[in-house]
Amino acid sequence: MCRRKTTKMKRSWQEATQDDSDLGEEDIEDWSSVASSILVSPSSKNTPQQAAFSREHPPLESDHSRTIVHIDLDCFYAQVEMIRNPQLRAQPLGIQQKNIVVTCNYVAREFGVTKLMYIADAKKKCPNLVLVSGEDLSHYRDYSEKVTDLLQSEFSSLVERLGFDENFVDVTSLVEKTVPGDQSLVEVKGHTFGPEGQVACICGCHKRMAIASHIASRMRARLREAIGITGCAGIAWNKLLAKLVGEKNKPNDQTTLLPGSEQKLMLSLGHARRIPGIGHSMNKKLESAGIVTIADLQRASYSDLEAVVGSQSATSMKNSSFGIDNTAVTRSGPPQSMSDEDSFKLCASLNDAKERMYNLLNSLLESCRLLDSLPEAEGIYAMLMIRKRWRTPLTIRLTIRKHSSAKKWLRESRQTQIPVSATEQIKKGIFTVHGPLMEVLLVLFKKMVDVEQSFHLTLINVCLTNFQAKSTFSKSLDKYFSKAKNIENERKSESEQGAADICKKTTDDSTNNPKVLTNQQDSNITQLFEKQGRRPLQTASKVLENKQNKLSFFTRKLPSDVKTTSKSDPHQGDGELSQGERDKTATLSRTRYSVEVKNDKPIDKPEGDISSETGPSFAKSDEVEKDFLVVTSSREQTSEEMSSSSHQSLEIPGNVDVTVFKSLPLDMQADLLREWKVQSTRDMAPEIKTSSALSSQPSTSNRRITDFFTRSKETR
DNA sequence: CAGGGTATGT
DNA sequence: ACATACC
Ligand SMILES: Nc1ccn([C@H]2C[C@H](O)[C@@H](COP(=O)(O)OP(=O)(O)OP(=O)(O)O)O2)c(=O)n1
Ligand SMILES: [Mn+2]
Ligand SMILES: [Mn+2]
Repeated sequence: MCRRKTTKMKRSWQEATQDDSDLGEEDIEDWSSVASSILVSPSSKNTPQQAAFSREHPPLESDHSRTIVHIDLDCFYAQVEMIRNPQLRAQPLGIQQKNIVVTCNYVAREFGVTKLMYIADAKKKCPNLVLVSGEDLSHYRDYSEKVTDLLQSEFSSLVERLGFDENFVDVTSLVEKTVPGDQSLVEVKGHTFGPEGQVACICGCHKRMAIASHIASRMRARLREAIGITGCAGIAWNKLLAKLVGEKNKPNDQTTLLPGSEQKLMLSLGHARRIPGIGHSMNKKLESAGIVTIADLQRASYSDLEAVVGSQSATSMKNSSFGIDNTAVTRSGPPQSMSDEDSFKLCASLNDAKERMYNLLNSLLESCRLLDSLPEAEGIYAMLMIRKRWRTPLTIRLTIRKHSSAKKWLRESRQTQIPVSATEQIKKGIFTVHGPLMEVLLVLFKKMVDVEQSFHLTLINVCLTNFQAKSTFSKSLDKYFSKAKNIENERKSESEQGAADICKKTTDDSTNNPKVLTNQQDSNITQLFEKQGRRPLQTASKVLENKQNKLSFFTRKLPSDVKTTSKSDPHQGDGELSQGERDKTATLSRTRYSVEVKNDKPIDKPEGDISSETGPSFAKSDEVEKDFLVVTSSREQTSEEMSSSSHQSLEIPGNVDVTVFKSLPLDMQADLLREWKVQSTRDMAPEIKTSSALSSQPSTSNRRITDFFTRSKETR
């Protein structure tokens, strides 16, 4: 089995970089003609159609019915650092993680610095390279989510994230709404890939691609003006081609694939390894079958391929090699796990390991990703604190890497349920559960490491996962929400619910739809936040970070409206905004929690399409505000509220902003109060221990906040 | 020399 | 629990 003595982890990205570097151009001309003749010749044994529809009658043409835009941000980590410190823009900048330049700006690339290069090599290439530490990903994560949220709220709800800097956007319906009924030509905006005088495909795809190119242009303009970030777009009729074609013009540019040029695009890549989905392991298998290039893949017989990689992989790879990809853009939804890790030369004592685990755990619990403890998050609105309790992890995993005498750098992991006591605390917004979690981490640790013997660790990772997606709290608010009909549940059913179950699930009953929840109201409300609102807490916390006092949120109808949230208006003003204006635009335009309120007037207002028009939406926001949840909150008092539940009137939990609360409709206030009263009698914890890190060390708690105000930029 | 995340499949 | 994939 181990004919690969290459240890899998870091070896694989080294090889990946090497793979990247030895990309040679194939003898494209030969094969493009061959391939296109194959395409129209269903008799050939190796056509993609045979693979795709296994031996059935293939369609002779590709499926151009969808329209996909792929966005890839420019030198992402470096760009974020340049936004945070514009001085860096003029200098060659590398982002450092330990001994690696993980990415660098385009100034540095002029010097020959590349992604995933060793520091020493990079400094050789560019002695004046400025290095900024990128080991803390918080800022990158924040910007990443801003980008996804903008795309989702202003262009299409169907957005799929890939890593931190890429998004697939299915704009099919947006394009459809835009296609002019007449026969007017639409010029492609930006670059095209493929010859202009292409054979016309009768399905109208060319026009759709052209319209999408204008949408992509608007996307990039909005990203720049609202967030200040640049990136590349690829426009095509599937994800594979959109991603690949976007790389043809970098940075800060866009490329549209013309129908009929997919063969040329695929063959231009050369190595099969360049196809997304063919990683190191698959590539080795292909090589063992003599398949190296994409042309090899195209001409390989399906049965040979299947023998080596199995039928599923064989089919998808065959298809990919011809640029065929039927996979849907699937909404990413909120994260399913969150982890923190650190690597080091040596960790050989239990105390050292304990301390490192504590720090990782502390980061997870305190950092922005569990925004309950974020003072700025409190002001959002009272209902949001319901949402936050809905996402509490039920599982904790510890991963380590041992430096064993053999050259194996393999990771081992153990996971266990989070103690229900801790889960209960977290649900209440109390995150000082370091003690119990440290205990389980220690148990997990000892399952992997014999602490009586000497050991040598080089990495520790702590991961919280298996988020509970159910409310245990929202009963009294149910009536304020109407049913969220028709929100398709795209996520798989939860196989394990964990011990903290309140609602039993009846998964196997009525529906084929893998609903997680049985309680209908819980389900409805959960869906509102889980499926529709993306990371509303993050977003909202930004609003307040930026010292926006007022926070309004819209009500809107749910199902139909959400599908496509933007009008298409190919001509919108461009123009640079200051950073302050950006913040305003970015944050306000994203106040769009898709909540339908039953008992009120705001929903009755003709609301039109909020998300697409930023200007008008401000006006609407203001209109709505006195009718509904608009909050003016003072941002000073906050910091200790979640640890010391004092300071507020006792009926209100410490993590609820009083001002926000008071802005709620009176009946809603009353319901909440009743519910809290019930809760507090039963679970007012005797010790709400104030963690020193939380209350007396503002610098370590909520590092996002402190970073924001005191942008100390230490490169360590 | 040897990041720091995520998601999904087996 | 580990492998493989993506960034
Ligand atoms: N093995 C990897 C690959 C990527 N990244 C991070 C750093 C990058 O900044 C970010 C995005 O990856 P890209 O491959 O898109 O690279 P960049 O965005 O940095 O550069 P480019 O302008 O070429 O897209 O993900 C990482 O940490 N480790
Ligand atoms: Mn990328
Ligand atoms: Mn990128």
